[in-house]
Amino acid sequence: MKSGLTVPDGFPPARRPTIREVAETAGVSRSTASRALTGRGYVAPAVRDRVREVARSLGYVPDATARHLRQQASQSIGVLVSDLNNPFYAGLAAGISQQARKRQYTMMLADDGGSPEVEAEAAEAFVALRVAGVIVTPVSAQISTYLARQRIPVVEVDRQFSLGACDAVMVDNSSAARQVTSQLLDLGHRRIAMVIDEMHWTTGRDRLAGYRAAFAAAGVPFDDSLVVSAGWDVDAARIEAHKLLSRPEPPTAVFAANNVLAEAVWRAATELNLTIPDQLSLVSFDDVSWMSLVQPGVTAVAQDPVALGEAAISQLFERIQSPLAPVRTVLLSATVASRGSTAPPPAR
Amino acid sequence: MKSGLTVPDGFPPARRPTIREVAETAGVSRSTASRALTGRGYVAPAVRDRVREVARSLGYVPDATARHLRQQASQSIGVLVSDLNNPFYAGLAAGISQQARKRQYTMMLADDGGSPEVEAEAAEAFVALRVAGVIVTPVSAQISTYLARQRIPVVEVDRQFSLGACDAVMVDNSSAARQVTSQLLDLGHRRIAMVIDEMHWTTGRDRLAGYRAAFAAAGVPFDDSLVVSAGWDVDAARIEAHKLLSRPEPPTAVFAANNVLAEAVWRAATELNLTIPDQLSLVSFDDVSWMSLVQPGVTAVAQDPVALGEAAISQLFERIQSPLAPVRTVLLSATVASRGSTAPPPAR
DNA sequence: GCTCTGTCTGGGATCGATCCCATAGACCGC
DNA sequence: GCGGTCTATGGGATCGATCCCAGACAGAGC
Repeated sequence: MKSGLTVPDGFPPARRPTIREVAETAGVSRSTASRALTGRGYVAPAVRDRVREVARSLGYVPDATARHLRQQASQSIGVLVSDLNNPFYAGLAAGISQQARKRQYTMMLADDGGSPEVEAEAAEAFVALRVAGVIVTPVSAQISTYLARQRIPVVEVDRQFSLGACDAVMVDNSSAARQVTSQLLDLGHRRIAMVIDEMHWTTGRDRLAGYRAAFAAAGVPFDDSLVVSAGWDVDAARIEAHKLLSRPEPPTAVFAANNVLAEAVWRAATELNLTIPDQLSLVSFDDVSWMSLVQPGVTAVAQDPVALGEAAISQLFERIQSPLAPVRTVLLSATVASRGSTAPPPAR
Repeated sequence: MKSGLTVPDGFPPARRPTIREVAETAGVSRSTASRALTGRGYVAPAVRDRVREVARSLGYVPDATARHLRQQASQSIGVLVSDLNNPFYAGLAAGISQQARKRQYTMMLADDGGSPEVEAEAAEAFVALRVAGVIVTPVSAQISTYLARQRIPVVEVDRQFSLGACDAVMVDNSSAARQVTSQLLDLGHRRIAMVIDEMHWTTGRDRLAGYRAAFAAAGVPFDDSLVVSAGWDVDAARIEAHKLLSRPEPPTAVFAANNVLAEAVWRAATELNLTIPDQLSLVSFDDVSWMSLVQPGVTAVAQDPVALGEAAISQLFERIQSPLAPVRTVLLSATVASRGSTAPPPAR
């Protein structure tokens, strides 16, 4: 059980050792000590080893703050997501964290809870900390503009506010949505509702567009009253879904635009004793773990949040390397995980 | 739609403005500019307003790096969890993030994936960044010792490695485990298995102890072969659970020591077509959202990870304020969310 | 008029690490 | 013997913000 932690010999010092103390103890100048520790510039091998040994024995850890101030370049990135309690954002953060670690970067994480004000605060904190770059699931157009003006590289993930102004990484929302909707149409459904949170961001807009495109391609007339805005949290959405499913002429299938909405629809269906898939078919965007736990499993568009996070961070590092390269939007494809939640519509 | 982001007038400057530029533009010295912006020390009101206006118009954001170097105190805390993809840890991070934001602190987040080596790396990064304090779900005893020796306040959450050496915040694992186990015993179960990941950390040890205590209190003999070590990931655990449930004399109830293991048991039961609760009763530690989505819902010990995170951070700030106060272990109580996954054992 | 107090401002040192530059010695070739 | 190259080291400036301290000035009190 070897740990990489260098524990200083003896009792802890009252003050943390600085490079000056390392240098004095080793009998060299600060410059030489710095060269010995960073490995940049000439140092006699014997001196290098002696300095490193002294540093180890003192438990010296260089002050990243001071280093960054001098070098005008930090080794941390800022990450801003909307809700860590949502497995999608948590997975995103997990993927980013993994890759950042591999590149010896640390991650500042903030959760804006969907609020533009909090997002703005976090952005300013990132600027103050002079992070090397920021990855954000934006809730306003301002943030990317602001960070860009501060000359901080930004990558928008999951949704895109600054089209063409900064890099972005997303899944192909439109074609994935079209694909699952087509499956429902092929099964014979005609009254397919879409439960959605918002329609102005790229996520909502494109998923809605894909859904409509499927209707158009199938030559099926489209009923606007079946597109339901259901808000942000599970409870509010559950109530909306409940209303939807209790209509005199209810939908025979529901496409939920994300995992929170899918949960809401699922709960509403349970409340109403609707059996899935016999009385109601359900498909969802976002494949999260409960969808394969329930009976029947929920057919879902599986976008891999970890992969999305990884793609975002590699895009960010490319941007840091070449700030002037043309702006890029990366579209990952999403697969459909087919499970048991769909069936032909009930005969009337 | 007002955003708090101060966007500099005109085109972005080639270099980020410093306090020196703010001072020169406002026609004052750096000292005065600093006083005007921080609000510490004498400044004529007219001057203060002029300086602030100039700072705003230049889009000046003070360099936290430089400030912290000078003040020898940072406004960030380090948070180290085991797996962001696990809703428990994600919730913990969410709670901490919320509270940190309220106190104007930023959060450095790292995910060690359960590895002591990665944990050690992250600890060193936190020291290098001179964070004000660290909250950790530890995977080794070294980390708290190391950070303490570096004079960085630490709070251990969820489990405790450095008993009495540093603050800790946990739920009362033992009595919660005892409580759910007693419920199963009261229903008439005798062959109650416990599926667990490890038994050396406080979490595993105490939950196991609670389980045993319930047997002792009920005067029911205890069968060691029903305590199953099932490893860390869902798949490995599912296989172990499958074996357990396929034994010639299978348990009539299972107590899963955490949400991952509960998921594994649930999946194994599904594979074996065991109906819950008629053929098998299931209870779990950790109440995560899928447990109320499946049919029947899973009875679970509900520890609120967000509350746990909040308690940890307030403990951390108290520690930062009074470094010499006696070490404290905070025990939060956990409630049992009773759902439909338990019933009397099947008649033989 | 002189001191004293309170208001207000600027100069310079400081935090810790890095890095440019000067310098010194060794060694080589001509 | 001398210039040139290479190795190795230390001095001092630097990054950006803060803060101690000295000092200027105004107004009050004697």
